[in-house]
Amino acid sequence: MKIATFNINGIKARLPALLDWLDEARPDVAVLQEIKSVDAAFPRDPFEERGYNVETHGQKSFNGVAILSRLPLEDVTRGLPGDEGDEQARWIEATVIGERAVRVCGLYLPNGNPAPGPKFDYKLDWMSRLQTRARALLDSEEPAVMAGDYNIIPQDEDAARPEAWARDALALPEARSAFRRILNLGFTDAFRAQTHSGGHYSFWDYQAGAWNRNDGIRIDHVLLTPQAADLMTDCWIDPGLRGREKPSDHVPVWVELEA
DNA sequence: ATGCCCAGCCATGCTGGA
Repeated sequence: MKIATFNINGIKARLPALLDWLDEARPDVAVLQEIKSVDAAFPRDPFEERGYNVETHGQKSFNGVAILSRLPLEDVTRGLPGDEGDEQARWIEATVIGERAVRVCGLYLPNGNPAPGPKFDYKLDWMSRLQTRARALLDSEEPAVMAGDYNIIPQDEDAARPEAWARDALALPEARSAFRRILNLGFTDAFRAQTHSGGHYSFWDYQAGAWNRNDGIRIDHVLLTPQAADLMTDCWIDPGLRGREKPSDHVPVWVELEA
């Protein structure tokens, strides 16, 4: 089972590039972030024509997540538990039925800038709720994957210019430690388990020629429960998409499971 | 110190992103 997470930065703007990528790369499961569309306006047809089941959790203009899967999906849920008043569409889950059943969670973690401030408080609150859900996934003792745009630069080696991010919500100590608290429950950062060196990025700003200067950051992550980590055979980033026509500012991060 | 670029919107300048 090949799973990719991809922040597409708008389904309307990215549809041709996304379809080209799906046709070439053929993920079994793709979790998408920042669809920036309500569910009713999501263009399901081109995905269904390609054999993908489509589950979305969108909102107008901002945020929004989706799961595309060529394998059957069961028990789809939307929204991160823990705050009934949270209107922001940032979390979706489904069980993917492959050779093994894998619980796949797609997430778009709040950016949190400017920090300090209410947006950073919301980010930390959201991460606290994520930790609660992560603990429940561990308690299930089943293979589970939490994949998406975490908006966290875990360590300085995950940024080309760490000093430029030192006071940013993506790298502040409070944000990093909230991310580590989730890892410390017993999750594996799939990419870091596969590749120990720094200098691997999943996002390059549109501004100031960041891509051409390889001025990137690694903020899209795949976290695995121990049962999922046991099944992992590979994990990689596909940076090439960033150099194409009309790209997203993020690129896909992949994990392959024996499932 | 600030904007750069990009997407979306009952828009033609603003918010949000990271």
